[in-house]
Amino acid sequence: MTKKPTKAAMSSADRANAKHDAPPGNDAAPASSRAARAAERRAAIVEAAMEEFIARGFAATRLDDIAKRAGVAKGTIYLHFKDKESMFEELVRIVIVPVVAKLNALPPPTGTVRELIETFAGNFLKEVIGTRRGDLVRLIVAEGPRFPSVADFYYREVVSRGIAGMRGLIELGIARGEIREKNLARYPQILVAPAMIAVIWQSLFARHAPLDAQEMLRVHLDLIFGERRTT
Amino acid sequence: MTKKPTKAAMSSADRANAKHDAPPGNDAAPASSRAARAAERRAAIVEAAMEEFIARGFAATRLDDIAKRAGVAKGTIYLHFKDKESMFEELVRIVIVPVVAKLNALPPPTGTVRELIETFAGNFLKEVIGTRRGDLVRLIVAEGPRFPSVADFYYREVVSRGIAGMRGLIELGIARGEIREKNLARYPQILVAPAMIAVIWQSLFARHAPLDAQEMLRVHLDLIFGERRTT
Amino acid sequence: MTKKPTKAAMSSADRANAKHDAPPGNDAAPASSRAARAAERRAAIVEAAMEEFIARGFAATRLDDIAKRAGVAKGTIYLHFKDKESMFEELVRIVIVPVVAKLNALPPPTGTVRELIETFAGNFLKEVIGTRRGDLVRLIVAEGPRFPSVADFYYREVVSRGIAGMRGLIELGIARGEIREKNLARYPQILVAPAMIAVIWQSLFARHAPLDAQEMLRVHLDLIFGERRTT
Amino acid sequence: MTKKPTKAAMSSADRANAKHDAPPGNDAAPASSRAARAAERRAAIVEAAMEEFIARGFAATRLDDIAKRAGVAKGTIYLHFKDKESMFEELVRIVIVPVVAKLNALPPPTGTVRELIETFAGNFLKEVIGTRRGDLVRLIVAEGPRFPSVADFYYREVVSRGIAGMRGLIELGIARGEIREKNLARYPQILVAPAMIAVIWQSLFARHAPLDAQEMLRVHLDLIFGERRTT
DNA sequence: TATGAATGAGGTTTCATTCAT
DNA sequence: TATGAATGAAACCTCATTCAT
Repeated sequence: MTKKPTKAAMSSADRANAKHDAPPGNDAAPASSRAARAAERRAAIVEAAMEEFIARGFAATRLDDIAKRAGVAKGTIYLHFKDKESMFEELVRIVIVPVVAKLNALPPPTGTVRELIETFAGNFLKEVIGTRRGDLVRLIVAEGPRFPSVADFYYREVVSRGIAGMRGLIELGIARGEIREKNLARYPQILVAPAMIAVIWQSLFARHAPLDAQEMLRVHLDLIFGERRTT
Repeated sequence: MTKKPTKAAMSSADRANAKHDAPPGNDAAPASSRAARAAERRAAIVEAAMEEFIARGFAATRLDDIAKRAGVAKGTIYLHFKDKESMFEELVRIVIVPVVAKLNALPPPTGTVRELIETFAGNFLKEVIGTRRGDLVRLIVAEGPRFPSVADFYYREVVSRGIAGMRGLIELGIARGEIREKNLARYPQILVAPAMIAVIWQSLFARHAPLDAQEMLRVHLDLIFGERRTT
Repeated sequence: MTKKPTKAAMSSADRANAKHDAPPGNDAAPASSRAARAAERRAAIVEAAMEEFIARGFAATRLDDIAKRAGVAKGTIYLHFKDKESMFEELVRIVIVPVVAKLNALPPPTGTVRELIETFAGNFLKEVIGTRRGDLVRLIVAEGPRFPSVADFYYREVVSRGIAGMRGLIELGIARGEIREKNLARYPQILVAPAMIAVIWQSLFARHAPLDAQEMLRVHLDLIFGERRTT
Repeated sequence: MTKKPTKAAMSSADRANAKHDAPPGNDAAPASSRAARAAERRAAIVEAAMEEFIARGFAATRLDDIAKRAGVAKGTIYLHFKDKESMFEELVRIVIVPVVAKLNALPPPTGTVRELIETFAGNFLKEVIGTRRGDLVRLIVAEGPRFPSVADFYYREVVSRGIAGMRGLIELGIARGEIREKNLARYPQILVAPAMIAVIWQSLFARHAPLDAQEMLRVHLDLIFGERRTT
């Protein structure tokens, strides 16, 4: 009803240099300690919010629960985020950015394309499928239509890069003769599809029928590269 | 604001017995009109609820909006459904059951396995990808974890049958020499994965990068069956 | 799910003479049958409403439940009563009037005053305490403040008459030397108080500590008339 | 319309620690004012709820009205009580506990039994009959059957103790020769009955026929103890 | 900066009453 | 006359957001 701008929303970056210098007298290192504590709190909120949003979805998540889980008061959340909606949006960014960063820090592309992709799949298996990170993917699928900015961000930062990267690998594989199906480069989604399905399957159907994602991905690669010799 | 019948929503089954007594000439009394109107209303509610749940997800959907869209009063919804939650659960059943029924009315399996699967993919393309039915799939992915009964139902009625059916086709393809990769029968998910990805892609990223699902599926089948001759 | 009329609720008695008479022409006694049916229905509604109002109080009673219990449709209630409120008010009248009528049909006042009062107490014990009629008293105590017309009616028809009657008996007792405490005639409530308490006790505390109302009333009369010889 | 603090409702116990820190001199910060305000609010809610429940009964009372009367927002009620039902149950406890406490702080039993009982009756007259406390008794009679926990509590804390206390006094009276009717000790309800009737009479029939409760109780005691000399 | 009590709009659900059949 | 589907006002309760401390 009353609309008051609430400058509390500043990102931690903003926040960092927003420190006001201490009361006269004794203030040895508390400045950094202050900032550190704030960053910790923010991290706790982000972590807690992730858990809750994943468990319940955006609309059904209560800030009260996030606060409780993060060990802060409800009001504190508003010192870090403008409101629930932008918290969700920032959240996705905050969690995804380091993933993208890691992807960009490519390992030097040595070995065969199959080996490269197998390595990649291995990481994906370990760090995404069946983990909270995987659930985040499902969360984005779930909330994307209501949060275009989230879908935009996710497409721009993750999907389009992932597709481009895969396309590059596929073209390399084709050039080297490892991959026969030339049209695959036009639809790198095909390469990724089983991995995505595995992510979703773990969230929804794991208890009905557990899925050996690793083995499935291997079969999929055999399909693309032809039968392999060893593992 | 009030009254906006929207009888468009009725499933064809509902529709069948919702008709007055068809025989032309005799139309003295609107005999079954009471029951018919009730069925129409119920169908309108189902249709409206589908739209709203798909557009906003379970928690963010307001019964008020469903009622408005269905052209009924809020209270009317409660004549048909116990509460919001069971409305959602029944909804999924109501919409999915006829789909399953249609799948069970198999077309006589003639021709090559590839042809069979292409036909199937064609239907899927036309009737699921990019349609409200596709959005329902996304909705189930989104809400499944919070509605185990929905996930259970969907697994039992759709997923497990779909997987089984695909496995059968794959085995046939292997037996006939159409499919070389024998392990594929262990993971029919691989066969379906690109189709599922297409469904999700249309919901989330169509406006960022339109996807020619038909062509993608064709490439995927080439990968599995080897290069095709004709279309 | 779909609402199945359930007119099954009618008692078999109702049902028996529920026969509708034949096609036009023959209309022997249907007028009376009509009226009879209506009266029966009304009686069923009154009975059902009593039960429900006693069990739940005015506000918490649902017309739906009354209708169900009476074996009529909800709308039918409105053919007999203007609305819930006046139904309640009329109800009290309907149930109480015959009681008053019976009281007015006094048994010829023979014997000692104590015998008269003992007879009266005996009837009260049998017909009020621990019965639905007793619950009605509690209901009036409960709802009286919100239904002045009910309280008025009850005071006028029952309380004031009862008090007057008791006062007459007390004065007779005093005149005959059966009762020593002359001031008792000024407060006949004292004579009735334990009986009323018994009514309330049965409703509220019977399961905590059963009360032998008969014996209590006897002790009370001993107090007023002096020790008795026999029962 | 908004804001009508009504702090009058606090029980004396609440009030005690609702005060700021009394020790004069040190009053720099309104230290406990947070807690104090909370206690005040709670007391206001309790008071308002009492009024409304008494005026309308449980089912017909609107939380909105309680909030308005207490001068708080609707949501505030839920900071103090789980829901309407448990609010009602707690309410009875909150109001009755101090009464019981006061009863337990017995005045030294000096004088004759009749004097003792007259004193007690006098207090009852002043503090219960015709007061809101009396209305509470009627409310319990009204709602008891639907709130077994309330009836239980009331029986345990008030009725059973009251009965036991009265029985003790009666036995004392019999032992001292003040009371002749020995069976009275078996039904102390008889001793209390006119007082209870007075309570109910005031709620329901005061405007039809005012009742001089004091005089009635005196007559009742005369009946039990024999004619008195003085007042 | 951090808190959490307080707010009140808004959501779900109930139910007295109406009215077309 | 009787029905019961439909209505929609109104009740309870939740929870994002604010703000005094």
